[in-house]
Amino acid sequence: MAYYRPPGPPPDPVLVKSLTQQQHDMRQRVRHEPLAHEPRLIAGCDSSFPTPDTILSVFVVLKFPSLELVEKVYNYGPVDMPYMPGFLSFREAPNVIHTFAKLQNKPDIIMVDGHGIAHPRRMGIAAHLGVLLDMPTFGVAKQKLTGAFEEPGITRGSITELLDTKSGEVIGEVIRSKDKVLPLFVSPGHRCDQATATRLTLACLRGYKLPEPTRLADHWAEEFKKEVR
DNA sequence: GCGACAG
DNA sequence: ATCTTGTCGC
Repeated sequence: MAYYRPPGPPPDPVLVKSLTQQQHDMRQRVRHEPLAHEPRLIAGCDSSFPTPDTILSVFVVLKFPSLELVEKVYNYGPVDMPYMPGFLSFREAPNVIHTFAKLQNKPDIIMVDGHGIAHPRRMGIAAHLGVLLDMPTFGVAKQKLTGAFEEPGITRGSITELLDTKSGEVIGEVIRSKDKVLPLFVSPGHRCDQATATRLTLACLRGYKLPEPTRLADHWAEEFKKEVR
């Protein structure tokens, strides 16, 4: 009997070591603090893949707290880096940065589809982008990457903490954004704290599992994808 | 050695 | 992420 083996070529240990070092370095630049002022504009960021080697990223900007859509932009290009758990940002961040540059309306904070510091080295894509853009960011993920948590109540608004299994430190919060649907994993990225990330996530809920910034970015990523291929 | 593993 | 049909529950 053959044992189970994950698909795809094995990761290059030399590359993994380099990327890991880069994350440790970037981690030193991450800051957690409350926002200087209440946001007027909040952005949503997400990426999709029209083809296996093409990435298309989207940024939507909404007024806050009305959540009225004021702008949406996208950019796409080739992707070289393969997907590796824990190193997602090296695959997606380059194109996301180019997309951000196209925005006419710069947001006060960015909600990213993915994790903030709820990452093995506290450098999820939200934190990674925050450092590169020097912008307040936080992550809203649909699946856990690392950590342990207690299942939050089944009603909308229930929250529990996501803890690092090793140190016990709080690395995020698990939020039930809608009655009886799988919870979201919210964590601060850069220039943002947990309280702010959680508060804004809840303030952006409109009856769907995903908060508006991320939900709309996801929606437009699908629409733009049709135009491109 | 055995699981877990964002998008 | 992406490929995909029908199906269960509110």
